[in-house]
Amino acid sequence: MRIATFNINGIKARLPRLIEWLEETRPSVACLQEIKTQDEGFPADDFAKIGYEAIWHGQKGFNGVAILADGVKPVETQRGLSGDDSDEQARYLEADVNGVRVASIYLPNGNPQPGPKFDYKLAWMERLRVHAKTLWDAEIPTALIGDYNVIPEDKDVWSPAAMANDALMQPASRNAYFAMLSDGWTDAVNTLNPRGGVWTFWDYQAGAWQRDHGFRIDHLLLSPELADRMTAVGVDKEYRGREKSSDHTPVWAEFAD
DNA sequence: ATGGCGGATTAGATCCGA
Repeated sequence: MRIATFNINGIKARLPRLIEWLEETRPSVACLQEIKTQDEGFPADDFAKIGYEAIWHGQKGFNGVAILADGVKPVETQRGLSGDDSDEQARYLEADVNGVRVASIYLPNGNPQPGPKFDYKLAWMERLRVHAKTLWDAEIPTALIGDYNVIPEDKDVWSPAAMANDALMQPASRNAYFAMLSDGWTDAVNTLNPRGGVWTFWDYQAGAWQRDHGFRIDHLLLSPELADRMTAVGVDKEYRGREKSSDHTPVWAEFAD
């Protein structure tokens, strides 16, 4: 079973690339972020044609998350995070697929910092941590995956100095991320690439892709029940170099049955 | 130190992202 996450940066603009990736790599489950569409605009029929069923949680213009599964409909277990009734941003969707609980996460960017957007990011991370503890207690194989918008350590960015003031690598952002790891969640990519140097995002600007100026912000956090079954992880880096690509790459982990 | 690129939106300038 392969579980993947992909911030696609617009499902309408990216649909041909997304279909291509699904057919070429055939993940069992794909969590998408930044679908940037309202619910009624979600192209479910296009996925059904190639054998994927989906659930989605969108809004107009930006944000939005979805979960696709190969040959089976994801059974929704949670839509949005509790803890702030005024929060209307579509950033969290969770479902059961073939005995595994999967969450598609689009964590707030938080720039500029300091400021209200950074405060929202940190509050959202605390809400995620609280919810993750209830998932932990259920003892179901669980994968919390998506665009966390956190560069965990300096080894996860091409230039720590260039990004020093960015919300993605502030101490408060990192502390909130490592709080979840201290709760027991396993960072799948880091576990199998402990020396770092693995990127999942390259900016469209300033020739970042051509210069390999990237960083790692798309993460797969695994419960022990799932981490014990992990056999491989990967980044589908080649897709970043194709025409009309997202600025993120797909990231995945493979599990024994 | 700045801007750059790209998607989306009552369509042309602006917000948002990272």
